[in-house]
Amino acid sequence: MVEDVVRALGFLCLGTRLRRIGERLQADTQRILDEMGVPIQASQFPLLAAIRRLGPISIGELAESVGITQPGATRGSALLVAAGYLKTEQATDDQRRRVLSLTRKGHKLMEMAEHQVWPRIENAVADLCGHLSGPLLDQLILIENGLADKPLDRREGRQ
Amino acid sequence: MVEDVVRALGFLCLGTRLRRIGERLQADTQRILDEMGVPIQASQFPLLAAIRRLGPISIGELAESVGITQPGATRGSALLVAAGYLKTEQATDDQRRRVLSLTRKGHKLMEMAEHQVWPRIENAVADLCGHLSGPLLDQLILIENGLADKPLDRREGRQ
DNA sequence: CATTGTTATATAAATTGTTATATTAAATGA
DNA sequence: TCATTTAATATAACAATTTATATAACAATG
Repeated sequence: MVEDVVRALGFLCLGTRLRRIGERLQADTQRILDEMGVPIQASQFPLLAAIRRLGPISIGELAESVGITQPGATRGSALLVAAGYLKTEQATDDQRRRVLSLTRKGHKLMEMAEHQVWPRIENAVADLCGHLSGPLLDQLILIENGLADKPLDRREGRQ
Repeated sequence: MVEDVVRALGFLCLGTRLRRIGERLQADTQRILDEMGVPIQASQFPLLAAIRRLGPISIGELAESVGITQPGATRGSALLVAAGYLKTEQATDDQRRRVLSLTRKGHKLMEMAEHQVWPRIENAVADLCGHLSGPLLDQLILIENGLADKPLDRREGRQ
């Protein structure tokens, strides 16, 4: 067993470490989605959630609301349009803007997700780190240990 | 200004959010490296740091110590070999293993980094989040706000 | 109203990782 | 000792992002 250098270096590798934990959480979330038969990539859920939450918005606003670049939003939304969850229409007032909105199929998916999938994910994450407090690095150790011990998709929390 | 949906969704988007913050920290760190004339990608620093810390190690051990997959370590170390910071030799006892170690040039870089670059990064990160405690989501808000207010490469901390 | 600059989106290329699989060396066991 | 399994690394294909740049529509100004 080799030392975990990223952990050992503390603040010096905080960026790498946060990314690593985030990727791990997303991978676990993906397994929950797969298991529940949700035909979507975990990385695309924030896009759908943003449009559901904010209503029809442009590519640029979508990028801003989920914190990615505009090309990323263009590509991600194109995939969701191709999959039938989003539709796109030219804005009437400004011919440059393209406005994204949920299709009926997209609405159905989001409604199902909100009732059945999101609570499960939220509970699992809360079970992992909802009770933590104290310095950041200490919490990260507990989160990493917790995930190694029992991944997100095997956590239930209180429903 | 559009709502930050990833932040608003809390635990539900924790994976996405940690990744996003980690990437932001790495990007800021990259600017520090560029500014200080360190000819290295921020993402490759953990590899060099691991070899400096653990001594000559194999590809597989390197992957484990920095938390990436073996193909990722193969690729990353190949780049550092090409850049002249690492060298590789076949293990004498096991012809399958390849052992990585720092070249003289790599040692020099690491020594400079440890004295001049790492303290600056550590201080900047400590300035950003060293004093935080409390629930994770609260700390993340303060970190995001802190970075938006003053990026890592403009933070000095106490030297 | 023609020009110049700005904004919204698209496209291309590069980066950094992943999974799946191939290759070769070592270990094991009848 | 040979056949099989396991281990270490390499390679290929893919995914999700980024930066840089192009294109097209709009806005503003002389």
